[in-house]
Amino acid sequence: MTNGRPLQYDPDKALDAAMHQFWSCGYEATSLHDLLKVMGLSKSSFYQGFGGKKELFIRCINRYRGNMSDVLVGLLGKSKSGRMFIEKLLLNAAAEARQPEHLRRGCLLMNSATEFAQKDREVAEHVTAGFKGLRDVFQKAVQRGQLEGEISPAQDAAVLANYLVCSLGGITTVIKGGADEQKVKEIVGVIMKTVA
Amino acid sequence: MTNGRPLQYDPDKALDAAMHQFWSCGYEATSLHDLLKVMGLSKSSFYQGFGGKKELFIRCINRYRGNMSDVLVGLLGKSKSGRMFIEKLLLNAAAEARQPEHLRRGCLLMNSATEFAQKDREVAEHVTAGFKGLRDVFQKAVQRGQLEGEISPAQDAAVLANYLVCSLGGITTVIKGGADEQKVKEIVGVIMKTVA
DNA sequence: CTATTTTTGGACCGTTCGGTCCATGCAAAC
DNA sequence: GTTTGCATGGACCGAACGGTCCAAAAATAG
Repeated sequence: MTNGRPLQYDPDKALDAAMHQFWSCGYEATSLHDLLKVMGLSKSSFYQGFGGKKELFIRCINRYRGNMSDVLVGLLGKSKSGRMFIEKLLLNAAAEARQPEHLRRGCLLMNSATEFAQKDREVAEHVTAGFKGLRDVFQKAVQRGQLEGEISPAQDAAVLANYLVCSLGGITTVIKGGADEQKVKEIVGVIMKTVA
Repeated sequence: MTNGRPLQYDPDKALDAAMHQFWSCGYEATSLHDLLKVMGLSKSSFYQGFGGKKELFIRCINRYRGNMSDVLVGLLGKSKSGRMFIEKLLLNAAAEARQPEHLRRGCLLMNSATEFAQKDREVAEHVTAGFKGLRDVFQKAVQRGQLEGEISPAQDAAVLANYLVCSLGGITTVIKGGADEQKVKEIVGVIMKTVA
């Protein structure tokens, strides 16, 4: 039962490589061949280990949102204030405009929402869960900001958190639409005026 | 020179059908077969009349942004005020959350930005032009709002216009991410507070 | 009716798609 | 060293991909 040849690849590395591939190219535009190449395994290992393209994609989404939550919660913990965390996050998203366009891949969650919302309920549900995770982090940050006195307690933290998710999505979209970093920074300035 | 059999289909209708197909399903997920079906023509007529999938897609994008500009400029002209036009537009986008998910197709321009920004410069340029059109309409609306006294003349109209494009993009994204109409309306409320 | 011009359906192209299957390879357990 | 059990490479699958080509049909101009 516990015999047999051990895995010749690192499933975690492979999954990570697949995630980055989907992140860069999207689901439809990523072929099985592309996946095998970046994951470094053969077709049979792929199906044996990951089930199929769509199953893998869902695992990638879940991995992404796990990573994202961890990183953001960690970052929030290390931030001077809730409000500064929010600004840092938005400016960080804005900085992608500086990258050469093939690196402007945005956010896997938002890309997947755009690609899948209409056409696959199962994927959509995992994506929605990711949005919820993002909103929760923002809400924590807002609440902390309110305790710290940098954000008015009159603001509804949940609404403001939703607004920030929306703003973040908008930022990645306008960057893909060709906005340069200066423009995006100005937009962030406008957003941050309402986070007060 | 002017002889020969006339076209058996309406190129305008066909283009329109293709546009809606791309709008609903995206570029990669739309097959040639899908296009032939909705456009109602045979393969040879298709290639004769439209050149190929990508050429057609670019024509669809350009048609979309032409339509969009016309509609928006017309709507702005008929609006009570610049500010009300902006609010109406955002609320109209928000209303898509009410639709069954297969109808939540968002905006062809923003979808295409997400799908193509990293991978095809030619398409990306047409998309960018579409974003510019959207920004121009918003800027006109803001300037009118400033003349009408509903928006502070201290605001930089160009920056605010970019902010509104961003917000619109964010709205379509969070809807695809599963936000219900109530949430989106609250977000619009936050956005409109800064348009003043 | 004829000549001309263009449309049109469908056969055909090679390639790639996602996915299955099996004979072989290989490592651990006894 | 034999047995056990999973990993592995690659052959193979039918279907669909985007695209080309041509013979036949059809509509106009004269």
